Amino acid sequence: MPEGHSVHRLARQFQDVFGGRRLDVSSPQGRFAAGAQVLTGHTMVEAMAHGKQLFLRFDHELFLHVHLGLYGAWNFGGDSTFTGASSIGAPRRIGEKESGPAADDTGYVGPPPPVGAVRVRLVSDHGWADLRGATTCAAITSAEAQAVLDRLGPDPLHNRGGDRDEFIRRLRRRKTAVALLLMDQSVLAGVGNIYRAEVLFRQAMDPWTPGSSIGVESAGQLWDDTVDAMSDGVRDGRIVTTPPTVWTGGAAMAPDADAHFVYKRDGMPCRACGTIVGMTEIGARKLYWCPGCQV
DNA sequence: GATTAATGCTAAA
DNA sequence: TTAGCCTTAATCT
Repeated sequence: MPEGHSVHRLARQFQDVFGGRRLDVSSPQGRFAAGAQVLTGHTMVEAMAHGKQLFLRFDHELFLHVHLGLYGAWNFGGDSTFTGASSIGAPRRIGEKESGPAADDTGYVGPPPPVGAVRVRLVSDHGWADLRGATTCAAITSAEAQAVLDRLGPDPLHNRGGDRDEFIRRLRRRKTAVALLLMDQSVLAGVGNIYRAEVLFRQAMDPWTPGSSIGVESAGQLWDDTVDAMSDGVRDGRIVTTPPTVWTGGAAMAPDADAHFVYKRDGMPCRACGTIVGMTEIGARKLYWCPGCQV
């Protein structure tokens, strides 16, 4: 469910509610029992994200490494101290999903009985977090965490010095179609199927353009627009790639139906040129694009 | 009530 | 190239 923006929001959420707190770690489902035992009782020092990877660093320098995959999600709950600590603007969404059972201000005595396959449960004095459906969930060393980071490209949501140039290098190094390169986490980390389609449209770029034939300037603009689009996603907790001018009825927030230019709009006329939006499978994922604008 | 598709990726075949 | 993870919402009978 999530692209990079959701994972960055999660990292902020974890930092806010669990930063500096001692956690009880368990695995109600059982598959993470060994990892839970290694982490439980320790203090979560820092939460961080790179692309779609989430790392929680504990005070003995072990990390909880989580990748949500296609349908993993975290649910949070707790007392008013806990939920009030979040700095993420409303509406709070976790893994693009409303955050579980609401906090019960008055009667909070602890987390509810786990529902379904809860791989990990984190519990502090004031709240809890449940993980289900994740692809990756492991307790790892800092060396192992570094190894995960080493195979990832630059993250547009960090956009550190040198990241832009590094992306340009990695993109132009290969002859693969740009539509595939944008989904390759070793080229850049955090973009998924929605941002891939939407940014290519916004840049009027043919999805089948080989990376090697993209100019330095175009590649740089592709990075800049990805930074913009994903930063909006972190702010909104939602992927909206269209400007207010295309939102029906002059709405203050984008109606879901108007949030994208091409994603899941196959068979409908392009918002810009009227050409019917196309869809095809590439790399086992659906690619949406406008044959009129993206040439 | 059953089936499918989904903002992803790994590992087995 | 395909199965698998094992959730959820939307779409189907």
